[in-house]
Amino acid sequence: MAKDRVTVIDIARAAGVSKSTVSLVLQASPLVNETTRAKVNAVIRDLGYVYNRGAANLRQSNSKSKIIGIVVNDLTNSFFAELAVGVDMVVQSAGYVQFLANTAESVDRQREVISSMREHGISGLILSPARGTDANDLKPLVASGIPVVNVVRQVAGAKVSSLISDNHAGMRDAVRHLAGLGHHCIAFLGGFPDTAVFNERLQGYRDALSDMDLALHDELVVSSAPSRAGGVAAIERALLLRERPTAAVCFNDAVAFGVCDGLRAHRLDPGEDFAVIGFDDVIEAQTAVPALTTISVDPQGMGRRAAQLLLKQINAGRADAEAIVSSVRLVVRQSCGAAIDKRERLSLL
Amino acid sequence: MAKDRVTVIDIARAAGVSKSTVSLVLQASPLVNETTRAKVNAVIRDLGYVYNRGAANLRQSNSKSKIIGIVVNDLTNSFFAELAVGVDMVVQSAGYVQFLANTAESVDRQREVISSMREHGISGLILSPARGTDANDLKPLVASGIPVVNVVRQVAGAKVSSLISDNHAGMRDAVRHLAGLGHHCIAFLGGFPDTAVFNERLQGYRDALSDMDLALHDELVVSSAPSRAGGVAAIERALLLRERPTAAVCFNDAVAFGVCDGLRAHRLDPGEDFAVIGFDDVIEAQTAVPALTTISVDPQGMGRRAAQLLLKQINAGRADAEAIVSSVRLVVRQSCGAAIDKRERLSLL
DNA sequence: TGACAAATTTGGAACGTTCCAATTATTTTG
DNA sequence: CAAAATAATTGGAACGTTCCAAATTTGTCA
Repeated sequence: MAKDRVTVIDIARAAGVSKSTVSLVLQASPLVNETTRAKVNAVIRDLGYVYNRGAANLRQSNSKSKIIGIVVNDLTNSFFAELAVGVDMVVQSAGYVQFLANTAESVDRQREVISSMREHGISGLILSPARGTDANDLKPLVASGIPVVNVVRQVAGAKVSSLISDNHAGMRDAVRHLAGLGHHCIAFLGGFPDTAVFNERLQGYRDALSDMDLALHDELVVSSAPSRAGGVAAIERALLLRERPTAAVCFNDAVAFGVCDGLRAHRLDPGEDFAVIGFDDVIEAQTAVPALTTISVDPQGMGRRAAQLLLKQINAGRADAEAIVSSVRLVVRQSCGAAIDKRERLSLL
Repeated sequence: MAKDRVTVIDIARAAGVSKSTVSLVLQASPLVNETTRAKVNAVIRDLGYVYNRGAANLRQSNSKSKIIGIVVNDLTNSFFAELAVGVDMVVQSAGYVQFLANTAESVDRQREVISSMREHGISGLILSPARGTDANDLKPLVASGIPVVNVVRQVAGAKVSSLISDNHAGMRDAVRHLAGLGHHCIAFLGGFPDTAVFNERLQGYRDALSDMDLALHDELVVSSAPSRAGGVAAIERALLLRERPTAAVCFNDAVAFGVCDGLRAHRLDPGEDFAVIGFDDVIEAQTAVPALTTISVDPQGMGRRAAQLLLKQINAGRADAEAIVSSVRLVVRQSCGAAIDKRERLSLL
C-alpha cells in the first residue's frame, strides 16, 4: 500500500519545476505558463497526488478551511434530515464539505461538538440549537469571528443571524382555515411548552381564535413530545375532554401523523370525522393517506437558504447578524376535510 | 473581535514555560509535573486557546485526523438518517467528528465528496454506495490505506469491509410468516431491480415460496421507487392483477407505508383486508397505525456497528477486509393481520 | 543590439503543532 | 556528599503548504 504521501515537492521534482510553481498551478493561478501548467497537471495525475488542505490552511489562516459545520438537535426527525440535505447541496457545490453532528437535544453534546468543530477550523456554523441553549454557549464562537446562522430556533441574546419560519402567521392561517370550515372547537396538539417555537405557534393559535371570536379553552392545548408517538398521546388525551374538539392544529407534521394514527385507533377517520393540520410539510405529507394539510416550510429550501446566508457572511469576511423570518403557506390537502356545513361552504365559494 | 489566534507559544509565554511543555499538557502526558500542568491549564482557559488540529495533524501524519467520513446515497430516507445518527454516536464518543455527505445516488457527486474528504485527511470512511458505484471508484482510497466500511450495499470486487443485513433470510422469514397465516397469493412490492439488495430480497421471497410449495408468478413482483410514493404506485398495479394478492412483502418500510396508504385509498384496511410486511423497522414502524410488521434491521445499531468496525480498523493500523452480514429478525405487529383461517390459527397456538 | 517591460519562475520564511535528543532540576543511594 | 538515577523541561527541526520579494526568462521597441 502506498505509504508515504506524495507532496508538492515530489511533484516539483518530477516535473522539473519549483514547488512554488506547483503551488501556483494548484491554485489555478493565471501567472503560470500554459505548457508548464499542463506538464505539472500531468505529473499530478500520474503520481496520484492528493492536496493537503490541512497544510494549506495552516499557512493561509485568513480565508479558512472550506469546512462548514451543521449541528441539529434531532437528525431522526426528517425535517432536519431534509434541512441537512439542503445545506449539503449548496455547500457541496461551493466546494465546501460539511461536518454534521446530532445533539439529540443535549446541550453538553452540543458544546462538545461545537468545540471539536472549532478545533478543526470550520469557516462557519449552521445551528439548530438544542433546547436550553444559552447565548453564552455561542459567545466564544462568535467572538472568534466565525459566522453562525441559527435555524429553526433562535437563541435569545445571541448576536448571530437567524433564519426561522413565520410560526405565528402559519399557525394563525391554519386555525383560520379550520374556523372557516365551520369548526368551533379546535385543539392545539403536541410540542414542548418550553421552546420559543412552541410559544410562537401557540400565540398564532390564540390570536386566530380571538380574531374569529372563538372561545379559548386552555385544556384544548395539549403538549407532548414533538414526535409521532407524542401525537398519539396528545390526541388520546384530547378525545377525553368534556368539550370534545372536532379539529386540531398540530405542532408539526410528525405529531399530525401520530394524531391520525391515534384517531384511527379510535375508529375515527382523519379528514372525515376529525380535521387535522400539521406544520412543516415534510416530504411524506403529500403522499400519506389522507394527504396532510399542513403549513409548508420547505425544510430543504430552508437549508439551502441558511447555507447561502452563511456563505455570504463567510465571503463578506464579517457580516452583521440579520434575522430572517421566512414566510410560510398553508397547503390544503385531505386531512382537514371539507366544510362541516356544506351549505355554508357553498356560500363561501 | 478577537482577530489573531492564540497559539501554544502565547500560552507558553504567559505561563512561563516552553512550548514543548504546553504541548505535553495538551496531550495529557504523564511526564509533566502536576503543578505546572495546573498552571498551564489555567492559562489555556484564561486566554481562550483553541487547539489547532490541522497543525497538529500536519506533524504527526501517521495517526491521522480524528475525522471520519460518512457518505450515504439518500439522507432523506429515514433509514439512512438513523444510520448516520448511530455512526455519529460512536464516533463522537471516540473523539472523532464526522463529515456527512449525501450523494442522492449520483456517482459523480460521490466521487467529488470522497476526494474532498481525502483532501481533508479523513481517517476512515463509511460508505453506502450510490447505485452504479464501481470497484474502481474506491481503488485510490483503499490504495492509500484509508479504511473503508461499506454499509447496506456492497461493491463487487472492492477490497473493503462491508456490513450488510441478511436480506435473503429476512425476506424468506417474512414470506413464511404470511404463508403460515394462510396466504397463498403474496406479492413482492417496490425497489429497483438493478440493485443487489433488491435481488437478494427477491431471492429470499422466491426461495420461501418454493419452500412452502406456493406457485411463483412473475407478475406478483412489482418494482417501483423504494419510497412511499413508489409503494402507492406498486399496490395500485398489484390490485389490478387477475389473481389479486391478499398479502405483500415490501422492499422496505417506506414502500410498506405507501402500500398502506394506497390500500386505504381503495377502502381496504391494511392488516384486516390485506397483509403488509415491511423491511428495515424504521422508527415510525412501531407507532404507525396499524403498527407495521417488518424485518428489523435496526439502522441505528447498524450505524453503530459500522462505526465500531471502522474505528477498530483505524486503530489496528491496517485491518483486512471482513464481510459481516448482520442477522435480522421478523417483528410481528398489526399490519400483517391475523391468520386468514381462525381455526387454523388456533390450532397453531 | 541595448534597454526596458512584461511574463514566469523561484528560494526561503512563515503557519501551529509534535517529536527527538539533550539539558537541567530533583531524588535516591551507597 | 558524590554519583547515579529519575523526573521535568526545553530548544530546534520537522510536517506540506502559501506567500513574498527577488531572480530569471522572454518579448518589445527604438
